[in-house]
Amino acid sequence: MKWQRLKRERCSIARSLSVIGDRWTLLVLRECFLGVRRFEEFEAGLGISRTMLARRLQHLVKHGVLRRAVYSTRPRRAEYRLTEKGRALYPVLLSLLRFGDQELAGAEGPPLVLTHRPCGHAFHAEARCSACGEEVRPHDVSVAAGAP
Amino acid sequence: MKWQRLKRERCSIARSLSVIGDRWTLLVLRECFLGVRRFEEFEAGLGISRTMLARRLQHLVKHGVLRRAVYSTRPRRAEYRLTEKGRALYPVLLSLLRFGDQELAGAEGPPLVLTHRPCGHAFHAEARCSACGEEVRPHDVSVAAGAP
DNA sequence: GTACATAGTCCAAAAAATAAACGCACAGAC
DNA sequence: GTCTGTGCGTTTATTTTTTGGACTATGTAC
Repeated sequence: MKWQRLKRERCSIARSLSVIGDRWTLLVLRECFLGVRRFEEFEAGLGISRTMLARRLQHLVKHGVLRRAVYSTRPRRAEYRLTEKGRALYPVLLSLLRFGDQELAGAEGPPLVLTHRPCGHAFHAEARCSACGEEVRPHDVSVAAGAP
Repeated sequence: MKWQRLKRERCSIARSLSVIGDRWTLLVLRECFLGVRRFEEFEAGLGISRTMLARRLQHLVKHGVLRRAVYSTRPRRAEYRLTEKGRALYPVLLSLLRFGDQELAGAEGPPLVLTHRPCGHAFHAEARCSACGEEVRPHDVSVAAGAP
């Protein structure tokens, strides 16, 4: 299979994975949401090879998830920042975090605690229905074809 | 880097990715949530190599996301079903679907429409705060270390 | 001139993924 | 009993990806 065929598949999950579905990208984005912007910071935080990091960053820029922002012209230096499109991936990261906290954290408990500043409480993310606000479970969902 | 080191990292996102973070697993799980259970069905639906499929299914069983259920002893036949732990990944799939619908669907619009049967409406999944029920955005969240 | 910093690229070697063939256990037809 | 088909994989040789370390480019500090 050619990995690039995912892009052309008529499935939004497959298309999303064509952007963020390799072994490194979601870790790169985790760093982004934690405030990391610079090449060497990513490298140090991830233990990724420089080659792969450069390639992943280029890929994310190409897909509009990050943008390359020059913050110094002499010497020339650039950093990587999330775009709006990139921030739209936040729910993906939150749901992965939740899964890890719930199912994979040992007896020690979750390594990170998130606080929702508007309400002031520690929280986890829940997948809820945009129409009624209830939490969504697999059995409650029916699937139909969309536009032709 | 050894991919297996993710498992031991004290980050729930990294740990989650050690379970579902390769190129194929989330597509395998998409099929699961659409009702697929048998080896040959997965193979046909994904265009994955048999080698990889066998390895992915074993990996998911080992991590308790799927369980191997024998449905015929003579001849010996097995199928793969989601466990509770596996169903806990539903929000991950829903958020990937949402990202694809929102950011990657062309002019044609979303290929699939989900209906939330309890309320009867077409919907998309939103990441909401478990404490107050509001939608969570990156800027509203502060992060602190959890247990030592 | 020497050392250091940031942001990469290049390339040979190691690791992983693939496709196609093979294995095996059984069923049913003949 | 032997032939053919099916479901679920494993083995093997080949192709692709990833890695790690050196190297480039541009500039500052001493």
